[in-house]
Amino acid sequence: MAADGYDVLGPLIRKLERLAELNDADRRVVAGLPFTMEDVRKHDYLVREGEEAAHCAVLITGYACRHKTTRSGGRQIVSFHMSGDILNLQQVLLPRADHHVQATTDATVAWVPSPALKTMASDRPTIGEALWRDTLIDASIFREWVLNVGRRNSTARVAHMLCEFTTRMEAAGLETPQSFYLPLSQEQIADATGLSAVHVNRTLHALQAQGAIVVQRGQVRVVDPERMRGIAEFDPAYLQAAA
Amino acid sequence: MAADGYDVLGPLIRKLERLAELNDADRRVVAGLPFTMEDVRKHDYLVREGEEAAHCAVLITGYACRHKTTRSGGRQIVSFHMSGDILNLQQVLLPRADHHVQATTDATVAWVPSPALKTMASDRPTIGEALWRDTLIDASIFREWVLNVGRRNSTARVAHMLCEFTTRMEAAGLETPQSFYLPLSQEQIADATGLSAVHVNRTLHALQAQGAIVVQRGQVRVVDPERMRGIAEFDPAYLQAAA
DNA sequence: CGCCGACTTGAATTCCTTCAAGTACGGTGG
DNA sequence: CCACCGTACTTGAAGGAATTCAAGTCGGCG
Repeated sequence: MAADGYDVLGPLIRKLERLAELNDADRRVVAGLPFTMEDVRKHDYLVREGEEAAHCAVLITGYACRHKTTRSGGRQIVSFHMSGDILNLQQVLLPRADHHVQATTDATVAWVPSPALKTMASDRPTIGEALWRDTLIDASIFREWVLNVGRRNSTARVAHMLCEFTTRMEAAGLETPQSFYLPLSQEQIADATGLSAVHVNRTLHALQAQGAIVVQRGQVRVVDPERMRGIAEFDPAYLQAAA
Repeated sequence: MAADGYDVLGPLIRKLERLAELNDADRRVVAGLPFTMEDVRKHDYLVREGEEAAHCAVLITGYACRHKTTRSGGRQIVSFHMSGDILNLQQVLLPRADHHVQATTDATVAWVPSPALKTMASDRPTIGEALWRDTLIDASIFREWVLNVGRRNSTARVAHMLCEFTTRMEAAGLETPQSFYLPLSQEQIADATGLSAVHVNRTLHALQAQGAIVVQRGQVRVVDPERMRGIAEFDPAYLQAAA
């Protein structure tokens, strides 16, 4: 609350700018949202399934994921998130969380009261449209994940997931797409692709053998994005250039 | 256009009533939407991937699905739809379809111009909220599908898909949950669960052997919903009681 | 220096796919 | 009314992709 919203909520404002044409008044309203900051550590939970949260978490720095589990202990990551993403936007209108939200790296989060977001969405139609569009793109990404997990073999599946991740990082202005280490462990990749960690390891080495990535000290670096997209059959249209 | 909106768009009105508290004025606006009717046959396409559609399809009778394909020919159904569902709501804000929409039975559809829906959403905040909530529930269902396809074995996976389908039919007021034949072919079940049609056949017979369903003339009938929910680990919370 | 978490590698096993060859049924036309 | 045909379902057998189990290795951190 002490910090200036323009500084701290900058990533959120930039994200909304990619989703709709904000004017100065819109930006002012976003920057004026009430919020409290929290630093979290890698693996910390931000939301737990079944929880009724009165606040939405805006990711400022670091990375996070949403995941669900089966009773038998299977874990499935359903999305990754980065700077500017609202991690539990659905809780503006749906009281109970249907999944967990967890930091995958050390991260900082701005907690915004859900009613403030809801009011903003109806008072400023452009922002409301941006939030609805964000939800629609979210849904589009989930559909692609259903296809990815349901119908692609392990190589294409892992490659596709990595292509999406790098494309979204680029869209969020986080890194140049060339040659950077992904903030993902092999276990996280496994949980996101519905594979076992052991098989992800083998698959990553297969991708390395094809010259698409380099695995070094367990870290993954994409060295030939074009080749990766070929292996993955990756077409970024579903991201709507704004995710 | 000739028909009365209260009659023809009734399923849409009832669906929106489950998503938000409409008043008479809201209902009047929905019933007054411009639309044209179309009868389609089983397997007909309503929207194709990549298309820029200026109209949204509201399903009045029959069933439909949305699906995506890989270049190698794999087909993945990402959702099933029934009376009252808007099949391509995302096209109000996202111009290009990221997937196909196809009738899975003979069906009747009301085509509503997207701008009319968009205007209605901003003019009538309650309706706008209902549509946003519908999108959020849609996304919640997709997340469950990612988990289903990614982490459950064939038996639980098929059972879960059938539980969801029957629960949604019930919510839409289409049938009593007890003992009715599902309007799904084994190939459709396969495409929705990421399995092969052959294995779906075997899985259905396994579910029959456990007394959960009856397969007769290739048609599936759920005879023990409670047992099905147990096998599927089905918890309807993610449907938010309104899908 | 030793421990811990994450990655690596091999071998056996399992679940599901693919291929192939049927069967049953509803619709169509003679 | 019946023969034909196509579609969807059924069943068996062989093969393959990914899992599981088990035993390492590597590097960072206290």
